[in-house]
This record gives sequence, C-alpha cells and structure tokens, in this order.
Amino acid sequence: MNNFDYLKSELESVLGWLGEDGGLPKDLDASRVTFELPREASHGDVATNAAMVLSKQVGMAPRDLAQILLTEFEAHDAVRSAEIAGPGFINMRLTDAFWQARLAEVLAAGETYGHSGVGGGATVNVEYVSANPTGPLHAAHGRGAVVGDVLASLLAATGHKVTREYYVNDAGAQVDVLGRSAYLRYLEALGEDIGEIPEGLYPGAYLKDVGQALAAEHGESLKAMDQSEWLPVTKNTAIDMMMAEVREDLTALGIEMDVFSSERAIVAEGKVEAALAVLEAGGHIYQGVLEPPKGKTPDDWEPREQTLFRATAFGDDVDRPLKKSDGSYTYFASDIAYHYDKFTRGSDTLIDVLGADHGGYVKRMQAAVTAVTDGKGRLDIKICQLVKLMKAGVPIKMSKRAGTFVTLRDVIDQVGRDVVRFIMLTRKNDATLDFDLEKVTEESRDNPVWYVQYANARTHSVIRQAAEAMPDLETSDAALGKVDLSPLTDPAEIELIRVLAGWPGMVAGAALAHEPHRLAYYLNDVAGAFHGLWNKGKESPELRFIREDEAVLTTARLALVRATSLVIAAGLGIFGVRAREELR
RNA sequence: GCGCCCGUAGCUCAGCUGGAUAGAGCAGCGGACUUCUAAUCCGCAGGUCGCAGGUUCGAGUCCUGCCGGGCGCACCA
Repeated sequence: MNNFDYLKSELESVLGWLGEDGGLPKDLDASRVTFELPREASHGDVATNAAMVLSKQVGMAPRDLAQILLTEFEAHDAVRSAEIAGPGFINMRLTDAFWQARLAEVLAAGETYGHSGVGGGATVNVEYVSANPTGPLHAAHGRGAVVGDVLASLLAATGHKVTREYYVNDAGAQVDVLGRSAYLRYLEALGEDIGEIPEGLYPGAYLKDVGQALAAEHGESLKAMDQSEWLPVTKNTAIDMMMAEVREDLTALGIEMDVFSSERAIVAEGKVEAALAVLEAGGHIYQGVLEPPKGKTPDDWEPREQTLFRATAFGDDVDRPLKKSDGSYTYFASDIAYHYDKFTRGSDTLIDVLGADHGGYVKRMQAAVTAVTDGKGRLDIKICQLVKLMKAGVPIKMSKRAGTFVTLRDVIDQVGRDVVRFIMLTRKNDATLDFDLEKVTEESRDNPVWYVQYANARTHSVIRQAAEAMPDLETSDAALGKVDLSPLTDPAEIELIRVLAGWPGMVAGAALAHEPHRLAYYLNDVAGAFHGLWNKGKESPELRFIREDEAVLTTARLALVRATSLVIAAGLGIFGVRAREELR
C-alpha cells in the first residue's frame, strides 16, 4: 500500500469537483498521475506530475493547470505548503503530524509492516535451483536459490499465493552418465583399480560415497549384470544420494521447498503426450525441416524432418524440435509438459529462476507457455548471471578437474548462511556478482551485511540503554505503540520517518517487478539514515535519543528507534536473514 | 550470421517500469570521539549516462541504427 494513494484519491475528487463547477472537462483520465517521494529533498515530501499529465486533456499549459490544482492542495490538512516547480510539478511539504501518523503505522504493524494485498491473491509458482542431480550445488546455484527463495517470500508478503518448487531432472542422458559414473565408483569400492575416470563421465570424488553405498548394499551382484540391468540401480541410488545432499544444502541455506517435481514422473504419467495434444489441438505442431543456424552450421548437420513446435508464432526466432531423431521426446518437450503441469495445478503466473547458461532458452519456453495455456499463463524467467568468487580481491579459480571446485556448502560453512543470502541480493539478477569471501566478513562500511546488522544492533542497544538509565520508562512494543509522537519534529527525525514510510511502496514495487535486490539497497539506506541520526546526537546533544530529564521526548524517540529496527527486521525477514540484536 | 544480457564518476554499482540540477559506497582531500557502541558520521572534489538519430511537455530509462564486452545458437539437459 502506498502512503500517497489517499492523496491521489483526494486529487480525483478535486478533479471531479472542478469538472462539475470549475470549468474543467469531466471524466479526466488520471491513471498516469503519480504521487511520489522525490529523490531530491528540496522538492518536498510529495511531488505530483498531475498538471503535466492532464494538461493535454484539459487544454491548458501545465503550469497554469498546476496553479489551479495547487490552490486545492494547499487547503488539504496534511499539506503544510505547496509550490509549482520546473515544468509543472507540484511539490508539497507535509505536516509533521502526517509523518508522525506514518510512524504510528509502523509500530502498529510490527514486523509485518509493508506486507500488503497488492498481489490480489494471485497464485504464483516460483521454480528455482532445479540443479541436475549429478553433483553438489556450487556457488552460482546458491545465487539462484536465494533469488528464488526471497522472491517467493516477497510475493507471499504482498498477497500472492506462492508455491516454491524444485524440478528434478532425473530423466535423460545426463543421469545415465551419472549412473555409469557411479558404477565405476562401485567397482572402485570393491577394490578394483579403475584408473582415470574416462572422458564424458563425472570425475568428481563425491561419487565415491555412492560407490561405497552400492557396494555395501549389493556386494558383488551388480558385476554379474548387463548394463541394462545395473544402470537403473546405480542411477537411482546416485540420484537419491545426490538429491539428499542437495536438500541438506538447501536446508543449510534456510530454504524449504513446497514441491519437488520429477521429470521422470512427468514423462511416466503421460503428461508429455497430454501437453503435446493440447498444442496439437491448437495447431501449433507440424512436421518440418529446420534450416541450419546461419553462420554456424554444425559439422554433422543434415536436414531432417522432425516434429516441430511453431514457436515463431509466439515471438521465438525459430521453430523448436519436440522429438529427437530416434523418436523420443526432447528435453524441451518434457519441459513444456512440466510447465503445463504447473499451470494446471493452479498457477497462472510462473516464474523460473535459471542460470546464465539458459539465456537462450527464455523465448522458446515463454512461447510454449503462451501456446499451451492459450495465452492464460504468464511465464517470467529470471536469469541469474555468474557469481565471481573472490578472496581479498583475488578471483578464485575453479576447475572441476583440478579439484579446486568451491561448492555452495563450502561458502556457507565459511561465511554463514545469513551473509550468503544477503550478498546474493546485492546485485540485480542479470548482472554478474562479485562475492569476496573475505570482504563479507569484515566489520566495516564496505560490507553491506555488517552495515545493516550494525544499525539494527544499535537500535536495540539504545533501547537497552534507555531501560537501564530510565527504569521508569515503558519500553515494550505495546507501550511504544501508544506513545505521543508529537515531540518528533526535528528535520533529521522526520527524514528518518520518511525513509521508513517508504518501505511498503518499496516492497510492493519489488514484488510486482520481481526484483528482490531492491530491498537490499533500501535496507542500506535505512541503515544510513539511522547511523546519520545517531551521530547527530554527538554534535547536537539535544538530538540524542535518550534525554534523561525528558521522558516524553525520550519515549517518542525510542518509538522512532524501535520503528527502525522493525523495518530492518521486516526486510531481513523477507530475506530470510536473522536480525542480530547484539554484535558482540 | 541471428538472438539475449551488459555499457552510468578513477573503481564497484543504484537509478523505484518516462520525471526536475543523474545518485551511493570505495579510493582521494578536509573535519567530528570526557558521548546512546567512532566497526560510525559530516563536508569537498569527481559525469559527453558507449555513439548518432527518433518518439514527447520531459529520455540513463522507450524505438531504430552503429561501436565495444559477455553468453547462447537442430537431433544435450
């Protein structure tokens, strides 16, 4: 909910009135009118572009229309002063009482301040991580994991019904490779010398455990079988063990999925055929021959008639194959079925959080979702760019072969889950992210996690100090919620309230745009505003939070301090980061 | 060759779906600790928003074309 919405409805009634008696046209379209907090403090507390947006409809110059509107706004209770600026903005300063009322809202809402119903109860499925079960999660998986998880929380906090989902790619060639790799490790566990892991198989030492487990359970019996017999056994054991590890890693990151969907199950239950039947009925499938990609013809290219999805009808660049040359379905086909399945389970908005290497996959999947849902489903794909792990400014070189591979678990163990979660959100998802394992544990301004946690710890420290210095003071949330806030009139105090009051709009905007990283920047701003006010108390003792001789003033300020910690806690809550009340 | 992403201060990056004189942090320079935690704060300096057009009251943001960097381009997942 935007704090300025009510000013907009005031404007609309003003327009209605002016339309009846004031000589303006009736039924003006005010949909593009905004009321917002200007970036520039000198532009006041609220600015509106109303005069500029409406000038054409009204047939007046923006500044002339602004003059008319200005008179109406000046009469409003919450408006202390108003002026016309620039090309026709109306800048208003609001009364201290208005801001004090906003502060009261923070205290009344507590840690759910900023939660809203802007989502209107829409059902959203957020699919994230979805790493192939062929090895442990690495750092880049962690980014997608956090982005998806926090996006899900953000949507849940803003009136969406959210499903958190992981798609297990347990069908296809890659897990067969996994099964064969595990078989080698099985032989190794039985004492055979397997030498170098052949090219094309997974060399990772993490499969040794799988080999041990297979040996322990099956003894020598697998050796007597054909591959067609042992492969399902080694494959399934490997998948189960890998997924168990993935789940542990997710738990370590504080992530709890609602649903794990299996690709194999999608296929086995005939959902691929069902989804393709829908496409077929819509006339989106045909038999055809693709042109080779221009400028880069693969060596083994040969024209071939295959079953194609008419993706070009939905904005993709080429039509996409649904069946391989051997007649089996492509991964794309089962993925269409999977997305159709998510849609038919009740989510009209689907979000996929994918890694950078899936960039080329976006258009075709969106095309497919549009086609298979007859335009009713909407798919947003968030591509997470790479995470560059660093140590004290030096990039960490990673190579699976050389064994210098940094897993997500390594990172969590080194810097902690809260740090990982926060840092992953300090860049927008489509920009690469430098993650310096040393810098993020520094206790300094450079480290955004620390900076925000420190601000929060300070708020709690102030309230602890106050309770000690002034034992008669009521410092519980309930008490602070009823405090007389009228003593809060210093511009620096009002400024902090303005920042805090921006939280609900920030949450709603970030949720609707599917951009959780915005909250990290906002929290940094809140911390900055608070640290600034805290330091003002040094230069101007009358601004200190605790004034032992003035109980009314002190409690009002404690309410402001408490509101600050509530907003930080609300933000960290959505991030899934634990707020620290003390740092030492 | 085609598609997607990126290009903003010396460096790392924001810029809230088109708003005003483009903002932070770091680095640089200058200040503030008998004090509610100085692990913090305040100030100064720093810009052709890659280039050129276009759309309109108004463009870092939208459109077109270039330049430069990254990624991906049947029958892998």
